[in-house]
Amino acid sequence: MVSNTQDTPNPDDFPQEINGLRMTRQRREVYKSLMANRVHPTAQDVFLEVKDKLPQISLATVYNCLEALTQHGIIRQVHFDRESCRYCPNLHEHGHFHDQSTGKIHDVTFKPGIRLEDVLELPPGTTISNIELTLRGIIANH
Amino acid sequence: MVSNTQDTPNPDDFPQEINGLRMTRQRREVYKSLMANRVHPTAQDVFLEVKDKLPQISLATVYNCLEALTQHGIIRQVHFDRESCRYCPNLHEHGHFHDQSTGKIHDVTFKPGIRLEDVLELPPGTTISNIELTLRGIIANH
DNA sequence: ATAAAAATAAGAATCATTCTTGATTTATGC
DNA sequence: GCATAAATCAAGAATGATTCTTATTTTTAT
Repeated sequence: MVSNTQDTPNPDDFPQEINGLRMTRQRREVYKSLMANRVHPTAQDVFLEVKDKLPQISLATVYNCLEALTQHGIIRQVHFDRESCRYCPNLHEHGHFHDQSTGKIHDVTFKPGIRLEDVLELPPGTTISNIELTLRGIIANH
Repeated sequence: MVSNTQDTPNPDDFPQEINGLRMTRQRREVYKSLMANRVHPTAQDVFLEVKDKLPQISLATVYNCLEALTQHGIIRQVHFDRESCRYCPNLHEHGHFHDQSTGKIHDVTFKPGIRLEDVLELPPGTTISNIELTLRGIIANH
């Protein structure tokens, strides 16, 4: 019998497993929080969000979940200077624009047909496994 | 009389001031260290280097110097995940490739005529003040 | 030369993250 | 279905880069 053996229901029919990673209650809530509010939260932000659903969860567990999700290619880490890591469930190739006047972070995509590898002078034999593009600045009159 | 009022000589006729920032002994040695070995060092690395010249310098002072140099646009900070900040005296628009097999960091330039702003979909009214582009991967047979 | 401002040294404090340990939960072999 | 092994989790301690604080020294301006 294939059933949800965990002691909280799974009303959304969330997958039991993604990319080979078992979706425990904690991982599921962490991932759902990221998917629901796409605000590039920190681990601390996620912790506070998820506590509503799982009041006993610990910050270390949130870190573990985020690490597991990242390792399995389900989410990505984003870094802004030396601030806390932020997390992003958008797996398309994109960069992040940090609006310094609002503090908000916006996904930035490439123009159609552009791949970052095509516009860079890379040494021969280079294999890129990860790209991180971070912009900082302001957006006038919004 | 315009003289070097500091108590160590300045054999290289290093400027007394760059971009409005007074070049004290400490700042001068920190900057010279960055210029001499372009290895994108951490503050700790710089500290160890500069100690040969100024044995009494403190790590906090190295941080202060790096911060002052960065604020005055003389060097740039580079971030790799959540590792220690690294520092780069190359002010041209470029990215950084982190070779995961050697640990080395290489500057990566854009192909001629390419400006990053031109290949991105940016919201109207955007003013970019800072760009950080980090690649990770490996370089075959070197 | 003197007073005010800037920079420095030393070490304490901070804060995000990781690690450790023991307890729970889940999966697997019988 | 039950026992055991494996995986996951909670809690808090430990780590490590960076920042802050304070007193001292150096530099600049008067």
